[in-house]
Amino acid sequence: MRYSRQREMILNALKNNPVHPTADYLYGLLRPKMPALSLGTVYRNLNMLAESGAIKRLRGAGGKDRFDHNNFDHCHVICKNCGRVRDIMLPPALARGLAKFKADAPVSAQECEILLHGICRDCKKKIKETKK
Amino acid sequence: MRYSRQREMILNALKNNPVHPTADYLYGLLRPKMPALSLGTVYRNLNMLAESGAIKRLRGAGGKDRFDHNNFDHCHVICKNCGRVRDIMLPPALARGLAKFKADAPVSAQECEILLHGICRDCKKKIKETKK
DNA sequence: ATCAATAACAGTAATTATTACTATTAGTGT
DNA sequence: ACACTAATAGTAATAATTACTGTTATTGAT
Repeated sequence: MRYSRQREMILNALKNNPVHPTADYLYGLLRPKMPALSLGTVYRNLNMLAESGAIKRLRGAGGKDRFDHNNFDHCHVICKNCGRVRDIMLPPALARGLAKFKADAPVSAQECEILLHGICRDCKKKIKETKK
Repeated sequence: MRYSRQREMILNALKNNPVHPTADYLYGLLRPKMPALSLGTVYRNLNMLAESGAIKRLRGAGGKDRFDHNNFDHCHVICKNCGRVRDIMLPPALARGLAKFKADAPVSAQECEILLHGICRDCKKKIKETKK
């Protein structure tokens, strides 16, 4: 895997974004700075980076794949309504227990993904208000 | 949601299958018994059943959604190579800790999904052998 | 610095999973 | 038995992602 300006830009955009962007979102974000950027390039690079372990792929957030560059041990909360994804920390004791569980699992070289699907507080409020 | 023979067949097929089938797989399985069955019907019913909580949707197993009718508390191991999904139990202590964590999470009405992505033992063997 | 080899690119076409649409069928309460 | 309408079959449409092709840019060696 050799250097490319496009990949650097993509990785930077991912690092500087609090959201967990989709390929399409990153494409839209970078297009103004790099008018010749191609969506296929964004996909290819995100795949390469995820494959190499440099970033994480979050599947299941409303059909689209999302990406996360954070390496610290955390899990994700996904709103079924707005699709927003947020980081959430596991309590240390749980994290330790899970690490042990992972080590004993019948798959090697694995990555553990914990997803909480639900309705976030903002959406819950909105839904209540529209019901009134 | 009123009864339909198609939905009954789909749910039964799901119950009697150790794999975590995709919509397409169930369609292929049921087609011989119900030649008029439509793929759209399979999708619609799986969505309805998942929505109502009767079954679980597993996102992220290689792009395709998979479905699981088991209601007991368990998580999933996905092989990156063959795509197979298996059930795995959490140790009771971990399950308890996780339940508490879930209850405190900033989303309501949530569902927790724990996925371990990795290479299963069968595939690991195969890969080793082809390398020889 | 120049150059050859080729990884990565842009642009576009193709694929694949899933959803939407419409006329018809079948489950359900009266 | 009948009317109401949810659910269906069949097909068309959508949306995310991947594949393909000719061109560009990075890299290691001369």
